[in-house]
Amino acid sequence: MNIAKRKILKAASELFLEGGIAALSVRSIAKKAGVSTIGIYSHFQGKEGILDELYIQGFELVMQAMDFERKALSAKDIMLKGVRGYFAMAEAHEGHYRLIFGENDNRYTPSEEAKAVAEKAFGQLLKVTALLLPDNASMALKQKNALEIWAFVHGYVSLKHHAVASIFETPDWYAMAEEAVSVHIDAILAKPENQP
Amino acid sequence: MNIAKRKILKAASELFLEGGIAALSVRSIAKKAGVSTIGIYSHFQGKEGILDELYIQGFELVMQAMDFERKALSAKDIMLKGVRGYFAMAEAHEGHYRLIFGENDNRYTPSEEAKAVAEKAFGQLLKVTALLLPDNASMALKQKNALEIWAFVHGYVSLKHHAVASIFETPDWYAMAEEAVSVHIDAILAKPENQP
DNA sequence: GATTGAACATAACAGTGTTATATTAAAGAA
DNA sequence: TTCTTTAATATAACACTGTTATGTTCAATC
Repeated sequence: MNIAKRKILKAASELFLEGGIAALSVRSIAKKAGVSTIGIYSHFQGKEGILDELYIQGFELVMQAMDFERKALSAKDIMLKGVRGYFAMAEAHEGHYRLIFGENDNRYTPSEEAKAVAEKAFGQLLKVTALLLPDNASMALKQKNALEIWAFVHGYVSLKHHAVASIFETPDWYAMAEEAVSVHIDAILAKPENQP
Repeated sequence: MNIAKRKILKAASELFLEGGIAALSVRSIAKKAGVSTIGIYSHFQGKEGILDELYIQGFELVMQAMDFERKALSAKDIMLKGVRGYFAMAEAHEGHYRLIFGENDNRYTPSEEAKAVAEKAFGQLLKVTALLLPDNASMALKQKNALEIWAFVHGYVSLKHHAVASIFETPDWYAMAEEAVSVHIDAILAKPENQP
């Protein structure tokens, strides 16, 4: 990666961290990087390319948050630790979270490369979910259960960003969310179809 | 409401239904309504006012979807019917759904009036959730459980809009979602804290 | 009828992502 | 090393965005 490309990406990442996607105009990125706007087109094929890089960063942050030492933990505890990591990431990197879940601009469509990273992240969740299921569980069953967990945790993050979140006086949104997910994991473990 | 205001709102609604928020520029709305752009500022205080009207429409659609005859249904069945209505609405009115959950433009912030309608919709969900709980359940317990259901169902809708949704070969996303929610409702009903 | 405020048309403003044009720099071939 | 081709670059222009400014017309009130 050449110097200008690196400078552009660094400038974009910094602006994004400070001000989210609203701070990311091609002129402000170019200015901060000390180059002209054309660099964004030659190196990144336009603003979409910048957004793709940030999207990929976002899912990499998701994967990192769920990457930890698993020894001596039960399957449920591994999942819950992953869920906690996911919530921590969502809170610490709100701009990235909003970008990867399309809470910014529905005109942005991730590239195939960016989508592949999203799928990889889901693959990680799938592996953790498989720990909850019998060894001979089908791929469809694993996917179904992984999606279930993801829908639940993402739902909590998304609603926290919502206008109605202010109705809740809850001291700790994510503790509440974790407890609900924990109950659901128990329900998954108790399902007849999920027995060895 | 005067004629121009009505024409503008009608034009905006039609454009929105066809092309989502991307179709809603003040010039295209004004042109379709047969007025100049200034009407959007005098009648709606700008584009935000149009978005507020559509946001309010969106939550009204949510409330309608969950409004049905409840006689002869158990508390769980009432909730599941509401969940089905919610999914049907989310599918039939994707533009509205994306708008009310911020999947469009994070520069749009709902007005106090629009937020009040969102809160009203949550109040409806709260009433249905209360049916699952003992009569003496506290407001906090009701809110917690209502949020749980909402997080789950919204999570499924949101992930259906996501790039990773294409991984799933599932014939019926929402049937799968409903089943997961049903399991969770059972888990809620089984909780010691939720017993009469 | 005169005054005031609202509604309205149009132009201009400041911003957006992108493309066009010309120039310079870098890489590859002879 | 020199020449040719390609890539990178600066700048201006384009078409679009939401909004404000300016002036005119309309409607309501006195």
